[in-house]
Amino acid sequence: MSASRTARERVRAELTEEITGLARRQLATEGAAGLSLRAVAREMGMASSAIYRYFASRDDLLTALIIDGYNAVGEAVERADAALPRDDHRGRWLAVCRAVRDWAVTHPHEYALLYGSPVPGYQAPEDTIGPALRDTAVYVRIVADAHAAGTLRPHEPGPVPANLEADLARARTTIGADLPDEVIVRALTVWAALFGTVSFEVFGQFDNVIGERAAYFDHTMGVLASFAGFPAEG
Amino acid sequence: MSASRTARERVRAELTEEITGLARRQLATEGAAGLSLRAVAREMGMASSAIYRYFASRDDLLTALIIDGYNAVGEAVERADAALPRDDHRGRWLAVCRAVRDWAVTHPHEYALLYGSPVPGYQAPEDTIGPALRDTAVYVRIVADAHAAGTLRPHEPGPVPANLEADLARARTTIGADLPDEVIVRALTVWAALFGTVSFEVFGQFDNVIGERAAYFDHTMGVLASFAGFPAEG
DNA sequence: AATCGTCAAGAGCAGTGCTCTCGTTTGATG
DNA sequence: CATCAAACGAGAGCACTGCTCTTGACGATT
Repeated sequence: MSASRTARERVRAELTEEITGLARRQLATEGAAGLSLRAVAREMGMASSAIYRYFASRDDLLTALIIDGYNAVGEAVERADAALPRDDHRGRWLAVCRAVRDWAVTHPHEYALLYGSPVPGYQAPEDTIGPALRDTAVYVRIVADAHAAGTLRPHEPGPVPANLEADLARARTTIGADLPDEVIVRALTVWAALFGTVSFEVFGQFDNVIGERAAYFDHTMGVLASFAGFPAEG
Repeated sequence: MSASRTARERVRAELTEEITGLARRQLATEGAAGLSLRAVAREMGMASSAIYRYFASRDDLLTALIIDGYNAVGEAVERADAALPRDDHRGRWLAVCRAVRDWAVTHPHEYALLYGSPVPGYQAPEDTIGPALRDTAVYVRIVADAHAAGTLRPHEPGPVPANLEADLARARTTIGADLPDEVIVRALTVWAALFGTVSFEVFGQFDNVIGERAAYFDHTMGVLASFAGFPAEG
């Protein structure tokens, strides 16, 4: 019975995948605003109304693409992290940064969908917050490993404002590592700097400013890694 | 004749301004994708086709809004910078950062239009690059002032990759200040970090992560200012 | 006063997301 | 095996979009 039931559900899964595939192709070429349900249906030889059997709305289709995107960047980050010895914390961090940039440069529209302006009128459902944290888990693991190994260069313990303590305490519990305030703050700062740099490149702010994009990125990430506390010359 | 001619051009200028005003209001509430020429025309009591006498296309209207936005953030930054004594470099820098964030938080959709995902199919014309550099000039001036005054804490002169020299040389000529490589690189890094932090807040990446947004921002900018070389305790 | 350029309005085209209905197919149940 | 409900695809249609083209009126210039 599961076989026969699977027969229907299998073609459904296949069609669903074909829709997201075509949608992703269209997203890559036209951008999020150019994603048209009718165009996808046309390419599939279906009536436009039939698409709604698989995705209740255009936003639902966008959500699927967003989840796929988060998983793609998360997987790229995980792979880059796993390729290096566990105690090479600085190397892992730099590799992870490069993985984010590489993915963003090769998938600019998908990157924009994830980290650019939120699509107006679109409210990210809860299904996305899981995959959205996949890459984050890698970052915190690297910092936590370095801190546990004692290789993280200490920062001047500049006092953190008292009203940030609640946020930092919650962060400590969610990441499950007892990192000092300054380490968390610096990690957050470098995290934002990483995506700020990538966004500037992908969104065109570096046009006519920086030509050697890869070299600049690597160099900046090195400077930021030292700032985060990863000692140079790993 | 110039009076009568002006009569015509004056009402034209007034109508143009009314269009951009309504468009900006619509942009603020609905976002860039929700900006509808027909809706603007409806609110003005005009036929939709009449709008095209004033803006050749929707993209043209968007361009006008983008230029206005760059000028708005540029003006906010200039005002924040001018409010402090010229030799308080760190204070000026922090004030400028706060001005950017304040403007972004109060005008999230306009910020998204400027610094978020580029509108698909929209190619920014050359008219925008002038206003787009208005805030940048302020950042550069602050760093240059601090460097000239000798108050910029020196960084370890970590060697900059050779293939970045061309970019740095061009940057030196465009800003018209002979700053060392490391200073330029750190300034660029902090620049990207500033907008990365603001984008993370405006675009929702800090949701469920940071509650005390203003306190976190100020603290991070302080850390980054020290990183850039502005000595603490100004 | 006649003219000629500027302007607003209307109709219309091609496209969009989405809904509803109407047959058909499919798969589990009596 | 026959039946019946759920799932499905197609089509028409609604309200909306950006944009074009034509028509007619108004106003400044010769």
